[in-house]
Amino acid sequence: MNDRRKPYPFDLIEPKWQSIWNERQPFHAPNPGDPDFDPTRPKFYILDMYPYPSGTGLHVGHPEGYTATDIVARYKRMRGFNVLHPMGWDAFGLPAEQYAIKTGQHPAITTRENVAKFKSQLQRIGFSYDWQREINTTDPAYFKWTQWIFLQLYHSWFNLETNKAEPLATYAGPDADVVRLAFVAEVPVNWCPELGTVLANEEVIDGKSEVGGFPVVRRPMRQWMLRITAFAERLIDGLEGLDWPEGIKALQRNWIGKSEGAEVRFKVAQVSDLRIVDERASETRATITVFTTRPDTLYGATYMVLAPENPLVDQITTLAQRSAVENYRTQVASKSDLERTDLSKEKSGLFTGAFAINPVNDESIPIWIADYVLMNYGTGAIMGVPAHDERDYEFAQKFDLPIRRVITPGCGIGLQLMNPHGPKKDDHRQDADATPGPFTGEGVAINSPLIDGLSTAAAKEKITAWLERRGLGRKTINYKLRDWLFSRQRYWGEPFPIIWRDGKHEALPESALPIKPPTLDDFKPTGTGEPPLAKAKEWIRYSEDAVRETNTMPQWAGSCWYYLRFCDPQNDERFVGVEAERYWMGHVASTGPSGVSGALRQARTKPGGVDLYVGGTEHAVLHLLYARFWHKVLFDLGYVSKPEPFQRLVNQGIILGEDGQKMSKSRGNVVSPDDVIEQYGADAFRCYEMFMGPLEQMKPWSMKGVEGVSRFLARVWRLLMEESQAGNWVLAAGVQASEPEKPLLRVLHATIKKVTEDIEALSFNTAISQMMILVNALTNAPVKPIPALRTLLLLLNPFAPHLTSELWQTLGRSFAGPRGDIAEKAWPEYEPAFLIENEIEIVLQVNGKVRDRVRVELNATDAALESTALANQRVRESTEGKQIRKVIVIANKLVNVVAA
RNA sequence: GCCGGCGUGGCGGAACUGGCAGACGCGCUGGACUCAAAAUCCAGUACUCGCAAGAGUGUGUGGGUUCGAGCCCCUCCGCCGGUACCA
Repeated sequence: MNDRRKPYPFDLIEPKWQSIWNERQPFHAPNPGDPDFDPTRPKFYILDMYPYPSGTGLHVGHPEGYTATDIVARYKRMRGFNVLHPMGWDAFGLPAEQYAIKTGQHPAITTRENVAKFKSQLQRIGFSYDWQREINTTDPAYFKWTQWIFLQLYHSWFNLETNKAEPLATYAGPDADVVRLAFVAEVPVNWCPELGTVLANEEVIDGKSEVGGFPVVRRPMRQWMLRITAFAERLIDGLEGLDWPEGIKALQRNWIGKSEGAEVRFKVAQVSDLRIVDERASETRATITVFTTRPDTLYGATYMVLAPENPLVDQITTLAQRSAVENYRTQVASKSDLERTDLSKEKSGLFTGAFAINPVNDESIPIWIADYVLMNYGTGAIMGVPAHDERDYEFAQKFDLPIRRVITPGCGIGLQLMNPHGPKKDDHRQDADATPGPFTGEGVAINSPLIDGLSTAAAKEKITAWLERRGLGRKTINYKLRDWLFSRQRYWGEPFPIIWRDGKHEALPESALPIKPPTLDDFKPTGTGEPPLAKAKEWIRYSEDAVRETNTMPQWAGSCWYYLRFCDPQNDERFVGVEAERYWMGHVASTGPSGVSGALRQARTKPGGVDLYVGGTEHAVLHLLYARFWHKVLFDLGYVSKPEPFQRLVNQGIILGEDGQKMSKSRGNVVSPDDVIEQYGADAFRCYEMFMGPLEQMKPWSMKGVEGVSRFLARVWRLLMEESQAGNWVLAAGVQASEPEKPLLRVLHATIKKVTEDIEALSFNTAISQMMILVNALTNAPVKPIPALRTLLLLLNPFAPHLTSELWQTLGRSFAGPRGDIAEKAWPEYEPAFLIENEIEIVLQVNGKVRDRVRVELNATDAALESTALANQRVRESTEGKQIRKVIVIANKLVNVVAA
């Protein structure tokens, strides 16, 4: 038998309890209205980022966050909360489809197999999910509602006046299609030839696809878009009240990329002077609008640049320049995104032959085109201010364009008024005339008649107002955020509930949902940009005169609202029941179970929603931004009760391989949870994942570390159990129904306190350390008092649920006391009185250096402590021949004698 | 470049609110048990000097504030993540 090699019989205990949990469903959370629902308990919604069930199975990174949430879930249940702790599958997406293309196996089959594998792996770890709430995004009963939410977007618009999404019924304009939140647009998109699909901006990294790392090119295509840009401001504002890591908030703010500035209109110089080719242009005097964050530098504009793709280029280019311009535009168009964003490359550009008039001084400045100006930001046109912008400076240097300084570092009048003591020293460190490059900081306007002497802030305001009065410009805000490209040319995704008739799109009625994808044998992308669904000739024919939309939704669609479905997963009347949504996603009850300390109560008064969401950073600008967007739309339309879905977010750190490198197949350093569980058991696996270090930190795996934790659990086992002559595990003789002695009692209650506080703070590694200290103390005690053992088992239960369930049951069979399942017992409370000692050790310092440690009575007076210190032999030696200047006494801590 | 995070023994990491640096675990050393090994238990383990008692040094670098700094402020260096011609 290999039994002897196992430190304790986890291989028998763990399957036993897992099947008990499976049978009795102790972790099922009833909804309001269900017979066994207890409305007196506060709710706690704790969510994991559900996985994409890949063919390779779970790796040790997944269960890190899952274990953390499981500990909190189990702990909260013991504290008397109604805990919603669900799990599901984000199963639409590329890998299953690509596997299908390779093998011919239908993605639905692949998905079913992978889900089964993932589920059994998760169950082997002993997670306390409410499996009755399991969801799968590829299930028609689920994606019916994904499609339904799309219809809500389709039938809504963003009302700028109310700053809200509203049903189209409130829209008074002539053409609803131009305002829908879900709309069709012909735009330059990220086309990935290798994947045969378009991708969202968020899915493109360094010019390559996030999935697979294939090159991505820009290409104009007609696609479904979601108007996320309408929510840009609210998506930024909403971050403020969220308890999220600062880094993730910064990432989202950065991605949305708000910048305040002004649009300025430049007239193109008189056509008659320019011999314009296009007759249409000769009739209208074209204007070019630029966006700038520095309208105060307007006098420094010595040229203008249009993006090569800017349609205005056709109107203004002179005959002489026409072929050269066309040439340049073709050149730029052929470049991949990667080449175009290559920073090290030199600036390129071309003069169009046209001139623009600077509205502040009527100066004629040349209009260029250059690929450093992007069509998809601002207006696709800029004013070139080489004296005060790095890129413009570089461009002007290269093409010998004039550079005019209009800002000087230092304080302007505006600033001086606010700061009567004059400029700070720092403002002088940059001498304007000595600095060779552009000066991009703020300062004082010069050579700018309208604003001379004004500080940057004052100058911006004045010049913008001046432009606005004359209709030459206006204050505006620009965002980097683009509308969300929402269609994909893939098979394995949600079909759109849309048909086309006479070249116009139409929504299908709700009663037609779900729209299931057709059965196909060939899932391959067509390569032309036409979706694979187009191959299903039967399916696409909706009626005599209408065809179905053949694009599918991106993988993010399902995950945009799965946390809502978990609240009410079987509802077939509504995407989530009103009451269920209000309960689980609403306010947290203001009063919780009694006997909770102040810090814990404070945590409970937070606004609600998902109370704790744990997952990786990789979704910072994808899932987490998209889901917030959908949630806000649903909130505006009155379907959900809170404007934000995830109140508190925590990112778990990456687990590295044993070699300190990122885990990867090619490095051969991947650790499989199955192997670890096989060798050490699920409880050891769970505890090790938590003992490695702080949850949010990146940390390397260590099998030796697992062994150490496994030894700890074995010691817990042997506290209660010993091997009989016959080789059976029996209750140990030292286990007795006595009360713990005082020193043990102190450790016990210190442990209750620390473990409780540490779980609340998600500091699981230190909670385990403290339990190790308690176990060491119990091991050294000749008698193991049952009350102390019971408390230990309760504290350890969220971490090692199998082991503690088994030992609890064993104790219950042999001794009087609480019976039944440990998970239903109340979390222990500590007694502050037991923590107090009569005598404590304090430190004696001389000039901040420790010289001795002495035991004194608790709460000894400062005077008593001072005289103790001054009388101390070692303190006297160190102060010999010196004069005592001062004595600092910190009660119950230390005395510091300052001597010189 | 910009934004965010992090630098503590041989290793993973502790240190509440500025008050004993290195908890807990790994590893290592020695011991007990054993014919032997494994397992288990006990003791030691930051560094330098010392037989020892002890002394000195020490939280990436340099400075500052303080009776007292791993923790607060400034400088620099290194690492990780994100982002990048966004006007």
